[in-house]
Amino acid sequence: MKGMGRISKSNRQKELLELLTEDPFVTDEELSEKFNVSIQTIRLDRLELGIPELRERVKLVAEKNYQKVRSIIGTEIIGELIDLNLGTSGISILETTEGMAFKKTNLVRGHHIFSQAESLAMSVIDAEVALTGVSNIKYLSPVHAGEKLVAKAEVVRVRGNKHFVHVKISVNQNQVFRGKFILVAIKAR
Amino acid sequence: MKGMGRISKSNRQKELLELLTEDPFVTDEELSEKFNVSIQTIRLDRLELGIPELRERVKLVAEKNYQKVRSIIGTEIIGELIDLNLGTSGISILETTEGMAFKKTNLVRGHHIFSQAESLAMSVIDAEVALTGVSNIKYLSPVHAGEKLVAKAEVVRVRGNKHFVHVKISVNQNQVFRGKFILVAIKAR
DNA sequence: TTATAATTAGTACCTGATACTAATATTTAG
DNA sequence: CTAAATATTAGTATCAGGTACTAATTATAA
Repeated sequence: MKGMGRISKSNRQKELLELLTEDPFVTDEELSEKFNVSIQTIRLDRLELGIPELRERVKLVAEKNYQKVRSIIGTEIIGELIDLNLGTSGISILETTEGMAFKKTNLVRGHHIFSQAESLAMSVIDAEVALTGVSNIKYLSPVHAGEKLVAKAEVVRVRGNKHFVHVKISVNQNQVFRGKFILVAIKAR
Repeated sequence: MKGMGRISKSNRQKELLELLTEDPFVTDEELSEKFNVSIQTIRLDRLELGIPELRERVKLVAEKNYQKVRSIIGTEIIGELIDLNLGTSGISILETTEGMAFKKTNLVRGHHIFSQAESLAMSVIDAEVALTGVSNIKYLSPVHAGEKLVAKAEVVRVRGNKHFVHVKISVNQNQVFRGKFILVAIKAR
């Protein structure tokens, strides 16, 4: 026995999987040092576990999140805008994913629903930039990851630079959210 | 002239920079084909522009977004929890960044503020998973990117599985947000 | 003790590079 | 037009972090 302090193959592979799931940026060499085995062993482990090489892992992380981040904070609207009548109404669709939900219950976290509503409300009003002034919202029933949220917004009143917008979100015709937004236009178009 | 349809060096470099900013996943070889120049020319361009190699670029994207996504949707709380009295009160801090704001006005988008408030509210109540039932919120004044949001939450009433939590967020002692949350505990701890 | 499983060693090869030298085009100035 | 300067290309050696494969060695269990 060359390297001391070894653990069994199965345990090593289990830990390996965990470790790489948590931090995919580790080379085989670093892993071999961590587990006190040769690089070849690590490579056999990866082969058996179907874990791709470092570069592939990094690329996967990059590609996956490249999309995600762009759709969460990069774009100005959350959800896909499928209909828009500026100053009047609009409809957007948001496909919920597991990433938006609590791992334990699979229920979509409220702020994602809120974000869709808020960004749709801002899209429909005819101003370059708006800021949510006041909003009164109600989550009517929980949303499960995977469900498709259909948001409908309607401008109900405009007073000066204040825009009153109602947004209703539903899953299969069942309303899950409603909100009243008062948006203040900062700069008119 | 070997390859036809060339553009000037400066234009090529300008386009190169744009292209790689938009899509960092392009190899030198693909770039050389796109611009109709040799690989060496592309490498000289990157050198002059200080653009790292493909793998480095991919890694940067991966690392940056790894953090970001984890802090936006991966973690259960948005903002840093600095004080917590389970069932009673809590304080969290969120350092706002440019990424959270509208590019044009530098004003932080409402849902980030909401997210901090909501997640803090959920943290303070003594239940494993909670879902926002109803919330009445008010944005009192706009927040600029870079400002530090201090959120204070207080549980004001508990009735069965319903928890009433008030959250106030301020920047330098100036209140910018207040919200009343009614959280419904799904499973008790 | 011997068969079997696990580990290690070693070689050839791959991609997408860096770093460097040298040659060849192309452009510009005089 | 021609020389000097600039831009581009070619080619070589080297690197990291691997794959794919063969063979040998070491542990473990029957």
